[in-house]
Amino acid sequence: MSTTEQSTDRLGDTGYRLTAPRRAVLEAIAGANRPFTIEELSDRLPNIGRATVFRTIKLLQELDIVCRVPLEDGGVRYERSRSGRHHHHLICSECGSVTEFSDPTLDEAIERSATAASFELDGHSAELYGRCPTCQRLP
Amino acid sequence: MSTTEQSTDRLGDTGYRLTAPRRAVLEAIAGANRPFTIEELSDRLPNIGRATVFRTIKLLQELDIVCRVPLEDGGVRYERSRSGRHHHHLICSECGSVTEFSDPTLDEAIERSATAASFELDGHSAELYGRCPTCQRLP
DNA sequence: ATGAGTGCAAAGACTTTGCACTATA
DNA sequence: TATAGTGCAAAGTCTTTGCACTCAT
Repeated sequence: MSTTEQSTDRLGDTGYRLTAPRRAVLEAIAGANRPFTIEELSDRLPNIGRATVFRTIKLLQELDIVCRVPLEDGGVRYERSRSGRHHHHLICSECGSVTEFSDPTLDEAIERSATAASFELDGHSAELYGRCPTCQRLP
Repeated sequence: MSTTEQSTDRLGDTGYRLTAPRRAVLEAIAGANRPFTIEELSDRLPNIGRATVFRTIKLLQELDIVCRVPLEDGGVRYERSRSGRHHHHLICSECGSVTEFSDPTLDEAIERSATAASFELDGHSAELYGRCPTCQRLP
């Protein structure tokens, strides 16, 4: 089953309607080879109202189909989240590429920090900024 | 030496001018007992133009006198950074309090993750969301 | 058929910019 | 006194909302 099919199923299962605009957004997201901005997504879908793109991305975030990628400069991008699995991001400040990674050790360290502060942890985010392997090879 | 004095020195040392508005912003920041929004800061400084508040906060971020605190919902707050030392945040989703903490173990885990991905690390951010000890005691 | 979802345009929230004026160094 | 910094208002961005219409269920 394709990721788009999984996502349409998820929409249906949760009681949301499977509309043409939502399908189009899901397909565009599945076809994106890197995290995107709302503007980029909207430009790729000229027949769909921008408000609908905003509304759909908001919905997909709630369903964990899409996740926010906060950039170092305060900007935001979005990306399809891999089956809702928790992960972190490696963000290249040179080419803008964003790589997901999971690291149980890191998650454990975060949990230990919370416990040490008597903090009841609900969630967390961790973004690593720097240069990706490809950009390191360039001058 | 007070934190405000340290900051004014830092401004002067880097060639920026010590103006009355900048001093006022620094004092307001030093007096804040929790991370603030631009609006809150601006409201506390009615005689200072909002644009100047924005410009000053931007400058103070560059000088590591102030740092951004990204919220779970995408909002942003700012806080005086403790002598530029690297730290993370515990953000209470109930009362909005933000607590700084440092944890070398967490930093090490982050570095290991970067190394494992052949990523050249420049910086990182980690925010933990949940309930602070005080809010846990409430119903 | 019925109410969730849509598109459009308008409104909102937040941030930056242009420019003449002020005040620091 | 030379020029960084300021205040104001205007202009940008980006995002949400109101409302009548459409279409999935």
